[in-house]
Formats: sequence, C-alpha cells, structure tokens
Amino acid sequence: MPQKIGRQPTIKDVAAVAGVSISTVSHVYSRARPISPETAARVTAAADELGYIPNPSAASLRGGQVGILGLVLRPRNAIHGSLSGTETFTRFSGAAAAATLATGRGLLHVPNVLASRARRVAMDGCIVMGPYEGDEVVIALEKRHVPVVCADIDPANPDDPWAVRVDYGPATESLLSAALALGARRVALIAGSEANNWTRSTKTLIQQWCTEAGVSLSAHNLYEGEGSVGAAGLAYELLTSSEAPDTIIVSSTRFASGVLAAAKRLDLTIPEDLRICALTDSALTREASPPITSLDLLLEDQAKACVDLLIHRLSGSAPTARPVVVTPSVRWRSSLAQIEN
Amino acid sequence: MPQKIGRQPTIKDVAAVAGVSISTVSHVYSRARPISPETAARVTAAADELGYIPNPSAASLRGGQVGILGLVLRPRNAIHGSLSGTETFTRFSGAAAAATLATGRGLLHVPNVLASRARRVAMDGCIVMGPYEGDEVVIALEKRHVPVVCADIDPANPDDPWAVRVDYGPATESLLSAALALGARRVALIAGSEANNWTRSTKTLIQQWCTEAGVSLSAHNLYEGEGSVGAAGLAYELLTSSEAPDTIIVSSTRFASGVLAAAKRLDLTIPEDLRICALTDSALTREASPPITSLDLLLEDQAKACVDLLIHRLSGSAPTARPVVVTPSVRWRSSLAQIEN
DNA sequence: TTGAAAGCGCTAACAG
DNA sequence: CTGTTAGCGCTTTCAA
Repeated sequence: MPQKIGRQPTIKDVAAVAGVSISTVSHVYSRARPISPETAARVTAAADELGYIPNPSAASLRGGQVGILGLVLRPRNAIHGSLSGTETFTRFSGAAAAATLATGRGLLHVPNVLASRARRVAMDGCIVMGPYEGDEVVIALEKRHVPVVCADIDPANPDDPWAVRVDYGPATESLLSAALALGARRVALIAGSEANNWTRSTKTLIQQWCTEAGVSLSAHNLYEGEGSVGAAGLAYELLTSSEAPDTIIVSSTRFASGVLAAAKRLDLTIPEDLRICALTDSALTREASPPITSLDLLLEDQAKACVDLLIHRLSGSAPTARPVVVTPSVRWRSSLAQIEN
Repeated sequence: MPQKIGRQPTIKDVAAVAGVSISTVSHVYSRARPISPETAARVTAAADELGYIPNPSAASLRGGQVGILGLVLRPRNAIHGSLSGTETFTRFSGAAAAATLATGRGLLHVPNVLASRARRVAMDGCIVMGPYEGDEVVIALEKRHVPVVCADIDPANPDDPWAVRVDYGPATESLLSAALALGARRVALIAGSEANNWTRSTKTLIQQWCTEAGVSLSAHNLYEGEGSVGAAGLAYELLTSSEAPDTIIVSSTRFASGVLAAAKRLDLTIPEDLRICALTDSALTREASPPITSLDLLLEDQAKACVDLLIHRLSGSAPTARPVVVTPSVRWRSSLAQIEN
C-alpha cells in the first residue's frame, strides 16, 4: 500500500513497501538485533523511496534517551549582556557545544525552567552553570527527574558529587602574594552581588588571606548590572577617601574598566600608585591600557568536564571517587605583575 | 492506586490520585480546554504530591511541536577554532539563543546531520548558518522534513524565500571607494576557500568594482585553516613581487593579522604604504595595531532575523513578500580611513 | 532471522 | 465542564 499523501511516511509504510514487519524496520534503524543483509537492503531502499525518517519523539517515548544535553547559564548577566561582558558565557557555551557534539548528542539552551509559559523540552540531562545557593533551577530540574551536573558548586551543597568544582584557592593566593610583594597594604574588593560560589568563595579566600597577612581589606558588593560606570563611581569614592586602597580587586571585567577610569581621573599611575586585578578574564582586561592581570577560569575545561561528568552520570554509574576539579590560573599583566623568583 | 515505585509518575497516576480522568489531567497541562478551578487544583495537588511532570516526548508524539529550534553552523572553522577566530560564531549562537529563549523555546546545537552515528534529535525547525553551494546539510534536513531557514543564502539557491539575506554591496562599495580616495591603485584580495555566499559574493562585488573603477585586482584564495601564518606568507610574497599591491583586503580576521605581520617585516607603514581591511570583524582587527577597518556582519541582527523567520515559517505562513535583508556596515579604523565629506 | 502484538505517555475527537 | 477511547510512531517482549 502506497504512502498516503500529505502525511509523513512512518515505519508502517516502509514495512508495507519492503514487505516486512514493522519490527524488522525498527531493528534496521535501531541496530538492536541482527537483520539479514538482503532484508536490510530492501528496507533501506523502501525507506529511501518514501523519504522515511524515524520520528525521534516516538523513538524516545519508550524510555530511551533523546540525545540532548541541556544547558542553563544561571548568572543574570549571561546572554543578555553585551559581547565583552558575556565572554565567560560564550566561551562556556561554545566549549560545551563542541564537547557535546563530539559525542553525537546535541546541546540545548533550555528555555526558562521556572517560567510556566516556557515550553517543556526533552533532554537526557542538564548542565547548570554557576548555580546560586540552593538554586531553584536545579531543584526544578531534579523535580522533573532530569539529572543535573553543575559547573561550580552550589554554595549550599558543597559536597555535591555531581558538580565540577572550581578551586579558586591557588590563583587567588598567588594574586594576593604578588600584590603583597609589590607593596600592597590596603586592599579593596569590589565583588559582584550574585549568590554563587565564584562570588562567595573568592571573597572568603581574600578575606582569610588578608587577615592572615595582616593586610587591611575593605570588601564591597556591586550588582553586575552596574557595569563599569557603577564601578567607576565606587572606585572614585574609595580612592578619594581618607583610607584609600593601594590595590583593588574586582570580580567582573567591566568593573575593572570602571576602576581604570577612576584611576585615570585621579591621575594615578598603574601599577605604581594602584594595583588592579580581576577575578575573571575578557577582552576588557586583555586589551585595557594597561592590560589587567586576571583569573582565567578555564571555561573550556569546565565545560568539557561538565559534559563528561554528565554523560558519566547518565550512564548510571556512581560518582567518581574523587571530585572533578578545575584550577583557574592567573594571566599576569602589567596592572599587577608577577613576582620574579 | 498509589504510584508504583521505581517508575516515574504518569498522567494515569495523577488521574487516579486526583480522582479524575486522564484527559482532564492532560488538559490541565495543555490548557486546551477550560477546567474548573477546583478540578485544576485537585489535579495540581496530586501532581505535586507524586512529582509528576508531563513527558515532552509523549506530548509531542501526537504531531505537536517540540519547542526546539535547531542551529547548524556550516563554516568548517566554527566552534573548533580558537576563540578569536570564532567570534563570528559565538556572536551568532549567543544571539540566536537569546532570541529563541525569549519565545519560550530552546535552541539546540544539532549533532552532525550527515553522520549516521550521531543521534537524530527532535526539532521543529532549523537554522543553517552560512550554507554552502547546494548545501548537503540543508538537503538532509529537508529530507527529514525539518523546515530550514538559512543565514545568508545558498549561492545555488539565490531566491530562497526562507533565507535571511546579507547584502554585502553597500559596505564593500564604501570600503573600496575609501581605498580609492586614499590612493589605492593595486588591490589584492585574500579570500577564504569556503563555497559560501560571503566568500563568493564579496569576491564578485570586489571584482566588479575594480573593473569599473579601473583598479587592478589580484584575487587569491586561502583555506581559513591556514590562519595568520598562511596569510603572512602569501602577503609577504605579494608585497615583495614586482607588482606589489598598495591595498590588501582579507576575508578572515586571522588573515588580517598575517598581513599585518608581513607588513611589519617589510617595514611598511599603514595606511600610508599599505591599506588593509577585513571582510568580517573580531578582536583581532579591533585590537590590532593599527586597528583594522572591517565589515561588521551584524551577526546579532542576522540571528534574530533567522529566529523570527523560522518561527514565521513554522506558523505555516507564506514567505514574507519582500526578503529579509541585513546590510553589514563598516567599522572604520586607521588601517583604512573613511573619506571625510 | 523474523513477526505479532502489547504498550510507552499523552492528545484529541467524540460523547455526554 | 468532564470522561471514554482510539490512536500518535516506535520499541520490545514473546513466539515462531
């Protein structure tokens, strides 16, 4: 019986044309059981003739996987910001896509999990980048029975075996040591306002280090959306106060631009009068004058590790014995030079 | 009857607990018909209790859409190259993701459509960026009955109503006019080797313009993978030949870096001795010394237009009366200054 | 090596 | 406003 017009051919049509049962056609495509070469050829020919393509939704309905890994970028400024401000996210997404595609799966930017108006989409598992403390997206996803892997831990869930951990310790420490060696005595931190581990953990590390080293620290939080203008204002205020810092650490690279602007306005020489460094890297710090020393968060490594870990999780295996850790490194530039040994 | 253990709750379980029929449960989620508030509440409560989530594969099986738009980046150097070389693709992907998410759908990086080992994934439609002439991916997708929208036309299919067109004419023209006004008499073009419209169309436009303007042109093709090193070699060769160009137009921004290196090696002053411009833009041209005049392909506009056009196509509407066109603009920098009027 | 048949979880007539 | 029921297209036992 020929294919009915106006309808996409189904496995039934192919079976009819090839003169076999639908289960045979199914097995030709799923390769789940041996099919004689002749039969396979007949089926393939019939399928080609009809333009048959297995329907992925139907194929996965029976409990199979859909071949899609989800990705959710949590930081509020992801995607919607301008290019330079979102380099972190484009680097991560691009690397995650490359790693996922290499496995034959697709990578999906998942529509807002918390919005009831957004479509519910099928996925085998999901990567959540930069989860907040007790992240509601992670919770919602788990409620949907979607296995999740996080890039950087949820601060409320530090022992999650299904997170790729980011160890900010070594890089933060060498940043501070270098600053100290260069004469830093009064450090100011302009951190973002997001309740994620990057913000939290670096802040804690810096506080601890300063306490131990006997270096004074004034810590400030600024919403990332304030951008360079907001940071310039705050930096100007700090730098003209009676207890002006000699070193400013910023989280976002836009904040770095702002601090640079404030320093210029005050005619401060960098790094002599003021040392600056940033806790992430982008074109804004690389191409600033002077270029700004920054943490490279190794987003490509993080993304690749997340994809690997998620696939591991999907295989049903137990978590790896030791956690997956990525250790950011410092990109030394003239705004805060490395100590020569 | 309580939910069987070890199994995800289905619509049936919810119906049983809520004491309603499965179609009622279905309609509570699909909102396809009115449900009394009380019933809806009972259903929702039961669903919450059981942790029920509608299965997206089953929901779409009936012929509905899956809420996913696919994206395929055709140029060979997409994704796999280094960051600066792939700014084009990250800009496009990021913008496409943002535009898609804004509609409540997800954006999927589609696993290799041509590889039989890659998973077949469900999608409602697909954006193909930078199709080749008679692109086999587009053909394969259409064979799968996936509606396609292209970013930039397939050179073999110039009248495709389902493509977002990129009009390179005005920008190319003003680039060349500026070069002429600055004394250009011998132009060299180092174009990429990809058989896409960007490569083809800009080359043709440049050839035509040079012929009409009586400017000599030597056109060369170089595989994008040769990068700046390859371009430096070719540029050095050209610049030391008896008929050295006074203006070099490159397609990729890596080629621009190479030309710059060759010029430096030959101690040429830019733009006095040699004028340079690029047919796309990236950090490599923005941050070069001197900065290099480039075409901004307005990837964000292209991506947004593709998402809109694809959604239009999915709605079953006829193509728009007039084609969707994006017109790139020139970013004037010192390597080739704009004419003052 | 192949076929028959029972679903997978949900949607959408149709009936009330 | 709600229930019944027949599939959506495919996978997967169970038989042969």
